[in-house]
Amino acid sequence: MARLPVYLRALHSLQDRGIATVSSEELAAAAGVNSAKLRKDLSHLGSYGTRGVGYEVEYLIYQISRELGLTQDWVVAIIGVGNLGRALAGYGGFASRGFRMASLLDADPRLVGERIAGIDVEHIDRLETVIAEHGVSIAVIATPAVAAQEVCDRVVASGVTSVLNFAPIVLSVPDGVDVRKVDLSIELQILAFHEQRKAGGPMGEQVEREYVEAVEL
Amino acid sequence: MARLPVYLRALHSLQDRGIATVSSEELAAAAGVNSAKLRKDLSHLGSYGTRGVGYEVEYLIYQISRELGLTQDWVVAIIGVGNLGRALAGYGGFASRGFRMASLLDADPRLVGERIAGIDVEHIDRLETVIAEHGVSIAVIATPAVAAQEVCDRVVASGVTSVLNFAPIVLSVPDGVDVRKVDLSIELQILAFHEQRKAGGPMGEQVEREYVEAVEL
DNA sequence: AAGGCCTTGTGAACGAGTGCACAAAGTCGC
DNA sequence: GCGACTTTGTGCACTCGTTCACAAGGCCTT
Repeated sequence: MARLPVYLRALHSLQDRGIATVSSEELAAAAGVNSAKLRKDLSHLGSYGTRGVGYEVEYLIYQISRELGLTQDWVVAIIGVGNLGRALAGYGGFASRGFRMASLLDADPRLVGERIAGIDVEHIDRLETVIAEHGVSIAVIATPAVAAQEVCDRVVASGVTSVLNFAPIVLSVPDGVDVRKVDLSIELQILAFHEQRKAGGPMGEQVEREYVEAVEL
Repeated sequence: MARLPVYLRALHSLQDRGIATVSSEELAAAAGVNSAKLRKDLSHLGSYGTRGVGYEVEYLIYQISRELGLTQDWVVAIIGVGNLGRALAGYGGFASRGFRMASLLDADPRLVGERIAGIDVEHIDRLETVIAEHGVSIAVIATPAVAAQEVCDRVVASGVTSVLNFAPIVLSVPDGVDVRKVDLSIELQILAFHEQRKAGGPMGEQVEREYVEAVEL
């Protein structure tokens, strides 16, 4: 359920505002989804709502957190300390809820020893050691594209089964390993695509007509 | 079609390796999708393949680029020059193909005037002016969550209809405005969810059994 | 020039996910 | 304590995207 984290964030926001109880209608609006969908999602976790009243915010936060595995700590290593790696290391959202940034690694010897967000950068040669020592369970790859597959292979060989990839390539991994990809320029390209359609298609009307039938994103 | 950018990247990679022609099977493997799906996607752009041979890489790159609107330049402004904003400004993938980074804006007066990736940071007060002067068509919001909605409103009021949001909130926008969201911690939470399921669910077997029936992400 | 071979393009079945609409169920006021 | 109201949980129909399987069609060898 990719939507649970979104619900969780909306719930935290409600909690910060001192709201103790919420209806599916309200929560759905805050999360930007249909209320029936939200109820169906939540019902899969069990019956945590009260008919005629709604959901208790705090209890629901706990249940979703448990479902997502946020009640335990996940140990994260970031490989690649370029601009993006630094941004990720400093991103407060990670440390705040269940994700512990354990290690930063890079291939550039000039970066090794530098202290970023309270962590000393180590050399990529120590990858396997670091993963074993800290018990890393999630690896974040923020290296250039050419290095990503090799880093991924080594990480997987060390027993990590969850990878978050920022490098602009499709990583190949064995079964049982989950890879999620975040590609910044792809997001921009999708926006450009929609922007262009709003403006009336790529060129003449002849081509445009075909677009009307094209599947909406 | 959210997959077109992925195909495009795979095609560029093939082109760099000097490959002139490619079958749907090969390209699908490189992009990590089913070959029938790929063919159906491409057929929506028109019949650009040759039966018995495959697709001509260069021609297909042109057609997809045109479809995505990458044959024209898109003017991008980044609002919020924190760690993430800097990383985005320095990210080569933007400038390389059709996206021109026109402006960096921030609310912190200490950052104003600083030069990042060849661009002088301007104060957020000049937001409307900058958008009009440069003809910005895509706004990237990399501000803290509390500021994001206000920035978004101002950007939209200035006529921008495409927004890429990195702030961890759901932006509300009028119809006709496209928002795409990238949320780094949500990606980690989804990985954690899968990692937990591999490990055997959040607690006892009783709960675990329900998970088996839960919808796969 | 003709047949075999290979790959595209697509019809059709399938499955997942979505949204509607309503019954079940609990609360609150009287 | 009882009835009306509110909101959850869910059966059902539907839409959309995916996948299979194959016919249509172009190239290359003989």
